[in-house]
Amino acid sequence: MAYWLMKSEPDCFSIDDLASRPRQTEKWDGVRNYQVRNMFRDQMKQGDQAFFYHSSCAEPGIYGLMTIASNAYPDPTQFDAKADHYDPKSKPEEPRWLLVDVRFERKLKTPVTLAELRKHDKQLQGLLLLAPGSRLSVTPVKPAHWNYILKLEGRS
DNA sequence: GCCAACGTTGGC
DNA sequence: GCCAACGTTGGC
Repeated sequence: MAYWLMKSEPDCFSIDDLASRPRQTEKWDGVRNYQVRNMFRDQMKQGDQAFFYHSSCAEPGIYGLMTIASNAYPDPTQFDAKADHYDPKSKPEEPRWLLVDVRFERKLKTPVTLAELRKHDKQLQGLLLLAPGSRLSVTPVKPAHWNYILKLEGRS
C-alpha cells in the first residue's frame, strides 16, 4: 500500500465537503497534468491512503486523511463541454485524463500546517511538497514521512 | 526538436 | 495582487 498527498483549494473542495458527500466518497476530478495522470494510472491503487491538503488558503496544510476508493478510470468532466476542465481534444474512445475515487477517513485533530511541516524539513527531507518549486497537485509520500507527519498531529 | 509566449499554481 | 517556478502550446 502506498501513501499520497493530494491538494485542493478548500474554496473549491474541502475535507468537510468530502465528509458530507454520499458514502463520504467523491471523484477526484479535474486533474489535467500528465505527471499526475501517470501516477493515477501506474502507481495509485484502491486501498492506498492519502493526506487531504488545503492549498491557496489562509492556513495551507494537511487537514485530513482519505482512502483511495478506486483504481484510475476516465474523468468524465473532460468530455463535458460545460465543465471547467473540458478538454475538446480528448475523445471518449481514447480518454486523455483519469481520476480516482477518494473516501473520507477522518479529519486531523488540528491541521498540520505547511509552516509546521517546514519546521521539520530535516526529518521530512525528500517530501515533494517541501521541494522548491514543486507544484504537483498529487505527490507520493514515503511511509516514514507519513508516520512522522501523523505524529505532528495535535501539536500545533 | 527548439524555444518564446503564455497560462497555471500556490505561497506570501 | 504579486511573482517565481513550472508546464504547455505552437510557430518555425
